Amino acid sequence: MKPTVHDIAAHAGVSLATVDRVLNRRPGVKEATRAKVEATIDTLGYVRDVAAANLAKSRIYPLIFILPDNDNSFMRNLHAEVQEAINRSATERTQIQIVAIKAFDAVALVEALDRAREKEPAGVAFVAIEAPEVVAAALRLRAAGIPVVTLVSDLSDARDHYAGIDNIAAGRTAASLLGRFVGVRAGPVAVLAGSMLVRDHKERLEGFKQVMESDFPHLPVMPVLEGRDEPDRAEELVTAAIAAHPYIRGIYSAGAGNRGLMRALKTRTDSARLAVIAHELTETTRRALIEGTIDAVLHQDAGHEVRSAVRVLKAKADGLPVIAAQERIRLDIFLRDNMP
Amino acid sequence: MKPTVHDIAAHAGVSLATVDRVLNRRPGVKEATRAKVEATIDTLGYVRDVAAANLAKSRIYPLIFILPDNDNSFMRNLHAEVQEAINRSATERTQIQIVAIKAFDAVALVEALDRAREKEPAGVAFVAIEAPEVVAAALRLRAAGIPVVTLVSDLSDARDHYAGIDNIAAGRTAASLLGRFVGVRAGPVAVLAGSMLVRDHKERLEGFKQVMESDFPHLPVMPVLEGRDEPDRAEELVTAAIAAHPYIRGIYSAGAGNRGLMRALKTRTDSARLAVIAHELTETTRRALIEGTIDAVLHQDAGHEVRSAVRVLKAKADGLPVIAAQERIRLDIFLRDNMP
DNA sequence: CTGAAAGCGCTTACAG
DNA sequence: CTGAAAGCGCTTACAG
Repeated sequence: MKPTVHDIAAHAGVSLATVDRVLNRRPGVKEATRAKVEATIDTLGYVRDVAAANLAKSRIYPLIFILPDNDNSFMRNLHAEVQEAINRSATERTQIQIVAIKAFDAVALVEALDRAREKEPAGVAFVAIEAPEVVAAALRLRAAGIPVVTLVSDLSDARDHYAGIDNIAAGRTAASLLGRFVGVRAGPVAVLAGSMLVRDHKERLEGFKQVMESDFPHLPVMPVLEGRDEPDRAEELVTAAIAAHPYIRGIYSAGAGNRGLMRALKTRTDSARLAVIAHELTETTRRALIEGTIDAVLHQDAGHEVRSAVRVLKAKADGLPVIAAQERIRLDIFLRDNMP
Repeated sequence: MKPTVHDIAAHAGVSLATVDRVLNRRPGVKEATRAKVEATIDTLGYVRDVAAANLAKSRIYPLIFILPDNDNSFMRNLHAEVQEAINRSATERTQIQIVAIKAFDAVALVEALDRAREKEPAGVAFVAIEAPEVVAAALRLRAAGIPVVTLVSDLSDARDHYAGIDNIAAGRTAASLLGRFVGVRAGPVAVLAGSMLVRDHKERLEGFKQVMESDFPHLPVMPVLEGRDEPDRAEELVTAAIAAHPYIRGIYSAGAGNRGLMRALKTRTDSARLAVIAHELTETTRRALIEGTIDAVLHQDAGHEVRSAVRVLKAKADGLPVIAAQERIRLDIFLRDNMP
């Protein structure tokens, strides 16, 4: 039989309350007593029943998710997935609040992080912007003992965990696929991103350039087009780029706003095959994959990211370890053939 | 506040025991009482606290995993992942037994399934072999009220859930990548599989042929080489195939035994680039990806599959619904650039 | 510094 | 057919 707190108490000759104090490293236990109880825990091979503990604590986890109000499919989907998590609140003992803020706005993000801290939640998850003041705000949260998880886009060393993909690898993968799909013909390659202020896009570009330069020197990478993840702006930029460079061989869309990219591609008069790699499987990219306008889509599962963020925040709030393998967010590669 | 059984009891004017009977559809409740309680449940919006219920039941889930004793990295890893699940038994309230049987042996599998049934576990997971007698044995389990999950390789309509990838999509994906990587040069393509007795390999081949025939007619698919997932046999078969077809353009390794494939490729004297797609990221395929011998690896995460199987079996045993999106096992595509 | 008792939300014999 | 009471493995005031 699995030993319980009762067994520990009996064997160590103490009360349940004392066992509990030792188990939870609470103060007010004589060192000798603590040692005795810990020895018993070891010899009996006791493992705490977390479910029972939570029940006794009537523990609920108030969590705050700070999300940009970006109007693109990926962000809308991310909101929807957090909403799904809210629907599971009852069974997961969470109480999740969504705070929507202006996209790519570090000031708004800092303000939201500070407001969140005042509410003393069990944890905060947010889509990071790479800026010193954001790092500082995240550190203030952690200093207040509130676990912090970055979602989708990371922030170096200022968080407990990052729930998102490896974006350098994503960029490298995009380059490998694009280079191979183009083949031997030479010509420039365009890159469309949202903003260089967010780390995910910056890292994708970095990885992409690494591989293009080393493996496909006949396909020079043009200066990045910053579309702010807005379809209209993306359309303009890509249309102009295509007009200026008739021998363009491929496009890597590292951000969102692919509806605009699709419209721009339709204006192309050159019949030569253009290799296109984009991010995030949405209605737009799915259709483009089927039609053959896009060759491959790199994707991250927002549902996984949100569920992982919730699990990690709860675990961190309880001071429990995280199963790294289970929380790793994979880079999905979708071709026409393996779409879910 | 979330309503509890106490609230239901009070509002409906019955005892806790009666509420529990209604909640768990146990017999021995007057119809009128049942209706009254159910109405209260609805109006209060009660949701059962599964953790508390399990605690009260002291519920543990005895599960049986039947795995082939195949000596290849993938199967060894699968065993290891089940072992990991066993290590988590205490916290997950499971009690998992591994039954190892001879690979590709339907008789041994049927026997193991029947033995498992006699032990009356809360659920059974197994790597299926496509054969009528296996279907019958699986149905006997289900008839005995024991939930059945197929793992890695499926069995049509004879199980409650399949924890594995979509293998037709895997084959199609392999073809799309292979075809594009080869480019315009014509020549035959070889396929190495384990056995056509298991559905996963059969479906991969099916998907592969579909796309090769429709999209890459200049790359005819040679008759499948059945290596039984044994490295030595795979080496022989591939070496012979390469010798017989000097203009071979690509190889799709749909099964295991890639160590043998690697050895065979080393014997090739022709310097022309050969496109190779294999399955499962192991030490062998990882090294080959880095060296450039293999171009892409299609992969399934055995850890995910095992965790999913455990979750699903527990849920089914409790008559609970399964979150489909969470249990979907994705087809991972690894290039040199995005290996974990 | 330590312990006895009640309680978290459910289920389970047992009695009627 | 129905209910009162004890218990699952923990935690939490409260008292000493």
